[in-house]
Amino acid sequence: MKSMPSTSDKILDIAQSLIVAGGYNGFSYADISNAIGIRKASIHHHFPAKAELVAVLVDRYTKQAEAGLHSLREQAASPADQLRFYIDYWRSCIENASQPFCVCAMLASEMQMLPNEVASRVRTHFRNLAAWLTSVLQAGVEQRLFQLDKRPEEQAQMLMASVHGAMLSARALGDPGLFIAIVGPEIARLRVA
Amino acid sequence: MKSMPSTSDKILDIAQSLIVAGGYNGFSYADISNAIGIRKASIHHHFPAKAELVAVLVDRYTKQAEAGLHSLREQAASPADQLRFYIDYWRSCIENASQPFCVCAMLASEMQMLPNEVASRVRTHFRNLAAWLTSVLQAGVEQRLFQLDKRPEEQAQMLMASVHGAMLSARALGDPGLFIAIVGPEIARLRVA
DNA sequence: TTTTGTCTACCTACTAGTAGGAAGTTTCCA
DNA sequence: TGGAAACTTCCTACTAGTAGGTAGACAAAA
Repeated sequence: MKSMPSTSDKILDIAQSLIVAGGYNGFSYADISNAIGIRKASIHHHFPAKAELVAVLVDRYTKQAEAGLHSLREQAASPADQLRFYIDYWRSCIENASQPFCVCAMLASEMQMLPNEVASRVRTHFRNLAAWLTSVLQAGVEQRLFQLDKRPEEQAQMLMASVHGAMLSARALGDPGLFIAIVGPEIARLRVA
Repeated sequence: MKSMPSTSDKILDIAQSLIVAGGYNGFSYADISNAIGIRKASIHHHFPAKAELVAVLVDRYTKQAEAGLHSLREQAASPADQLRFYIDYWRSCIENASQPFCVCAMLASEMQMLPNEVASRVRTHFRNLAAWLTSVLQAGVEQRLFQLDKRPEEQAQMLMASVHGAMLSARALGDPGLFIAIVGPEIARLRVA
């Protein structure tokens, strides 16, 4: 019953993994062409320009993330579990190397030279993630599960930075376990003693 | 009395600011050529290959950072001040946009497709920085200025991640003030109440 | 006189992107 | 229901421009 992914989805999938590896300037239509066995011109049929391809890709990523985070809020029992599942998602992505970095974090580092249509979408993802973390922390405070030093918005920014910084350190030092070694204590500290 | 910087220093300076803006694949010899008014071939005279240029650049950066951090340890009164000066250095770099990102953090994000000679040097910088932070935290604990939840090495990794993640968020959201808003509370928390 | 730094001129490989056409599929209507 | 028009997807073949890099000439300095 599982339907074959469409060509444009395959293009986006490959492009995404190439961006995660090397950023916006780190991949070309030729790379995608080789990876999925289709001509460059055919990729241009689906996505006329590179900036457009990446803009669509980031839109898709943002929507998937929004959906995932939203369903986490519905399913996970407590705010503490929601946070745990969130970081556990990244822990496994990094440890099995399936997606060892966030696409938007990657693109954010190149912000200064990204086409506008891409840059604005990356900002949107950052705002969405910060908002989600804020709401989880807020709920945790209300349920007396968390005790925060700062306002939930600030604490959410601190947590988001920790997650992205931990991804970077894990990558820089080639040590996947470093991610959870950094983020784990950071969320543990939020809990009421 | 100030001596004019040599051509190769000018090349490295421009290359560094270009890498900070767009990473390893985000600049070319032609960009440097335009920026300092010298032909591409002349740049190849100083740095035969791009990988070599960037390797030298990272070596220089690492040495400058080592020297700066070392003199901070000598000059600053207490470990708390050392930490404060360190993050204040980055705060001003980001706020006046002179160097809104760490070269090695930038390159670390592209780790997977960096030439080996560059990747190994980026790892070295990360190890050096982690070691410096560890020693500062350690000294702070011994002087009863800091009270850490975790071992100094782990706390240092957490702090380094926070710094890099804060740079990324500041850049992604186009808000230079976000850097200190994230890192400030993080170091404040280390102090003994 | 050798070394250093710069130049012009060039190379090959690759970049994003285009033109035009060959199949197959869908739509629409007499 | 048949068939023409329209659309989709892919192709080959191409463009202009840029990538990193090289060869060799020239001038000034050591």
